[in-house]
Amino acid sequence: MFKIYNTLSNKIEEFTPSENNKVKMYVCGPTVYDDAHLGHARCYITWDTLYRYLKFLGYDVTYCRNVTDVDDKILKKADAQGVEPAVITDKYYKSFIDSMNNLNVLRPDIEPRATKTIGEMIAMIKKLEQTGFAYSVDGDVYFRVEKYKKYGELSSQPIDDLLNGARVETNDKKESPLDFALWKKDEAHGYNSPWGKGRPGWHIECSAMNKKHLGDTIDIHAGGADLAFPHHENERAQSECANGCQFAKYWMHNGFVTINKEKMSKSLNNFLTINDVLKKYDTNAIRLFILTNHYRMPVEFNDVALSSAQNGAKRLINSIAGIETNETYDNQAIEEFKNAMDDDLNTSKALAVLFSLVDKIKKNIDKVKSASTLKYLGEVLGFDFSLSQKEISDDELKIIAEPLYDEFNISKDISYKDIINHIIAIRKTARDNKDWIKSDEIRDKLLSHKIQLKDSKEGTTWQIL
RNA sequence: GGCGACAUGGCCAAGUGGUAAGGCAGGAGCCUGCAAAGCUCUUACCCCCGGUUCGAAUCCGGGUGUCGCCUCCA
Repeated sequence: MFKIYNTLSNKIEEFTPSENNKVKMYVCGPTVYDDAHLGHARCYITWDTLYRYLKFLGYDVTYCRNVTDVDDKILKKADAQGVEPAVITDKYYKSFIDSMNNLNVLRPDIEPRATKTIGEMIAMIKKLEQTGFAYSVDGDVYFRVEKYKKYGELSSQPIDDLLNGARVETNDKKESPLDFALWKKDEAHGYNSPWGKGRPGWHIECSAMNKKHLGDTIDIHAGGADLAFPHHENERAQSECANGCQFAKYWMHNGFVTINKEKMSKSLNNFLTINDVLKKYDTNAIRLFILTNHYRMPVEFNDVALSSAQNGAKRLINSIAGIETNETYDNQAIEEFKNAMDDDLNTSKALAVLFSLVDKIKKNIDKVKSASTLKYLGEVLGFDFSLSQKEISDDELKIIAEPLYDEFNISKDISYKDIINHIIAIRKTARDNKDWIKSDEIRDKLLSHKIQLKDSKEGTTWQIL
């Protein structure tokens, strides 16, 4: 039985979708105004793992992850560069998708954009205004927080404490400092609405995209822990008041990536972009780094942790190299894997199951079956096993081989496909003659070209590092 | 100030009552002309104090420390 931690109840609960076998899940996607960083990687890898696991369990999942392309920061950047907002959002949306692909994160089933959902947002705000949950002032529209009795329930914030702790707002248009904007007046970049030209508030965007693409009630709503308050709290308030029914059954939140024990974020300017990290470590290393920790715990980034994950990932992935996997599985391992994942996505424990399969492969116990199971389960966790046999294309080989002709004084008669084996043969002659100096020199030279030789009784093979 | 989370070996980390998973690093060995790679074996009384219990890392109380949310943020 799949159990997950529900932020709403602060408890681990059995997961039962509201409609049979169907699961509707929504994850708050990125605001596309800058490159995605490691914190985003953690978030989307976590929910990618949930998505993959739900499918593994046999659920018919509809995964919706929005793109926020209406936002103050986008407009600010666009204005600063003197371009249309769409120029900014297109650029960073592409960058985001690129990063996600590089991280082997599956594409959600639906990726709605806020700019394509404006009509639905306006309809929702109108409904809230009609039912007294919202009021308009001078082109702005605000949500009347104190009218929604469940406010604060999701983030465990007693409403009185929120009021007491509320920072003094300079905005005196609002009835209460807790009220938040559904619509903001904006003559310059606004959309037409019953309240004049303006832009939607951030929270209503997600409410409207949820309603449009998944319906009034969804099963899982997930996102970063920083979104619990106020974003998710507000989203819940709007949706439940506008739709008159429960919004999300399960709320899930992932912990942060920290660096020097501080949350990695744009505002602290202490972030590393995903593509920067990928220059040094591969996608599997990042998966392992993220999945070693439970998704609700903080993860401290540093090079020691990443290179440790890189080494572990290498062993995990390479263990199936050269084995012809099939569809036979180790049912006990699958059972253990499920038990781990069923326990609120205990990926750490699930990884232990994968490593025990690695151990079996190394010890030649049910080798093919173990390798097949490892690949099958590893892919549920989003590992990319295609990296196990670093197949290099002819073009890549040509680039690698090109400088070797001069360096080793090889005749151009030897094709670039054969050149490395040709050099190995030269070295073999040297070795047979016990000319270790020449032999080692060849080995070192090749290594400087990232070609690593492996000597064994069967002969010498090579691989690109 | 309010709310919440966490503290396990050199590093990362699982484990919520019955003699402490897993990964990385380190050590020893095998292999090798020597290496590299690979393989085998190998390292813990769980922040402190008190309590409950036959028995606690695990429950309760009190400390100490770290982090997050309360403002845009994955």
